[in-house]
Parts: sequence; C-alpha cells; structure tokens
Amino acid sequence: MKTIRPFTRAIDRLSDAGLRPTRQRVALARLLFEDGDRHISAEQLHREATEAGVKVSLATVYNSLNQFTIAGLLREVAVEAGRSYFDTNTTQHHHFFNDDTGELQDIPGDSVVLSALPAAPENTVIDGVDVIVHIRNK
Amino acid sequence: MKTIRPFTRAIDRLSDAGLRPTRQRVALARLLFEDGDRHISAEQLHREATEAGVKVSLATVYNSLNQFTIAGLLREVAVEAGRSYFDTNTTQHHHFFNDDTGELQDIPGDSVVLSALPAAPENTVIDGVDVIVHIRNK
DNA sequence: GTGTTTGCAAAGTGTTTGCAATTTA
DNA sequence: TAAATTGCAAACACTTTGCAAACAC
Repeated sequence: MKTIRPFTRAIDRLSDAGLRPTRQRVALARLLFEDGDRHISAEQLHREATEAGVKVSLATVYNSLNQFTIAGLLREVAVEAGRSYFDTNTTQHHHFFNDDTGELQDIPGDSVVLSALPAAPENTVIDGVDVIVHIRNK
Repeated sequence: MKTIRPFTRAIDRLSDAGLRPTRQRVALARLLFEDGDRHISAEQLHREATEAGVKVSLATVYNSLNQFTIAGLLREVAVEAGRSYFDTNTTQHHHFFNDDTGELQDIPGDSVVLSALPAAPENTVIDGVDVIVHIRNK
C-alpha cells in the first residue's frame, strides 16, 4: 500500500534523467507529468504544490524547472517578455497564446504546416522553430 | 519598377500617429526609423541615444517605445523571457533569433511559408502569427 | 496658460544566487 | 559521511510608475 505507481514513475523519470529524486522534485514531477500535456509557469506550479500540501520553496521550483528543462523533460516556451512557460510536451509542436488571458495551449495535430524553411545565416545552424499564434477573445 | 518608400520626417511620423513630437521622441524616432529595419531593445536604444549626444532617460525610452508600439509605429517581438525587442518593420514577417548572441534578425522574403493555419479556439480570433527560428553559432 | 511629457528615484515583476542547514546515496 | 539539494533572503535584470519640474502648443 505504500508503493503508489505514479510515484514510482516520477522517481524513475528523474533517475533516468540523472536527477536525484528528492522529495521536492518527485512532487513537482508528479504535478507536471501525471495529467498529460501541461503549460505552466513557476508561480503556477509553486501555487499548485502548496495547495497540494507539498512544502517547496519558489526558488526550488525555479531551479527544478530549469534542471528538468536541461535534462530534456520540459521545454521552455517564450511567449511574452517577462514570463516563462514550461511545456511538458517536448516534441516538435506549436502554440496558441491568448494575449487576453495569458493562456498557452497546444495547436492540435499538424494544423500548422511550415512548407518552407529558410537557410540558416552564415556560420549558424537551426536549433528549432517556434510558431506562436496569438489569439484574443472575441 | 521599384517602389520607393516616401520619405517621412520623424516629426511628421509622430504627428500622424498622434504623438507630440518632443525633443526626446523625435531623437528616438530618428534613431529607429532612419536606417531601415531595426531590432532593438530599450537598453540598446538608450545607449545609442546617449552615444549620439541625446539626453534622454531610460524611463522615457521605455515609455516612448511603448507609445510607438501602441501607435503602430513599432512591433514588439517576444523571443525570450525577460527581454523585449522592438521591430521597426511592422509588416507581417518572421525572425531568426540567435540564442548564443541574443541577436534578432528578419527572415528574408518568403523563405518561410505557413501553408496551413489552424482554426482559432472557440470564442477567439487570430491576432497574428510569430515564427521564431532559433539558431546558434556553428 | 494649460495640458503633456520628462527625469528621477522608488517600486514592481519575474528570476537567480550565496550560503548554512538539511537530505540523499 | 561526502556530496547534492533545499530554503531563505538578498541580489538581479528588466520594466513601470508617482510626482514635481520642464516643455509644447
């Protein structure tokens, strides 16, 4: 009864990524990865953790999000200056960003198609393509 | 035959946009608009102004950039959390962002083509599409 | 003159860091 | 026990704001 499956999965995910599965990191990983694709900021995650009764400092949330990102568990999405979002879906895909509400969401399937990609400038290589479709409430 | 963009003085540009052409705003508009397309942050513009002998405070640079943006003279481009870039080219186009150097540049011509656009979610309308091609040095 | 704009410094965000205490392996 | 991690507060980078003085019309 002590061995909860999802708990174990979070631990394995962290271990596999070379991150020590501490109490805080496991709790954050569960919040992040147990409910499918998520787009979340550090503040939001910290609030969720606190509401779930997990004692973790905001600094640790920031540090963990950055470590998870470096480890390839998360992807950082820049939508507007001053706020960072982290996306649990690390595969190549694109986003709607609601400028009214600040909400970020995936663009489903392949409903965005880039039919031509530019050549990278001299001495550079393409590292990734972000498409942000800005939307606002009707 | 080549389309020549009509030369508009900084003063007229500001007046037409409903902005009082003060000494500071005129100086900033000159720096921004007299040398073709530019991608610049508030700090950079402030430094340029200072180097050009224009006395203007950083707060006024920020305020002016925001006013210019609201007036449609500039377009703000979000590339990474924590830094705002302003683009003097307000037409629909896309960008390379060099993650190594922090440099932002236009993607030339039609070398990026979005061949499909998603439908906006319920009760929202599409406001614009940003394509950022992240590059890094070889 | 009257309303607008500026500059300064202070305040506000969001994020990172130094370091002692704690936890993990 | 040694090394890694945490929490706190302070530091940070960037941006906005309040208000008195300066300016544009």
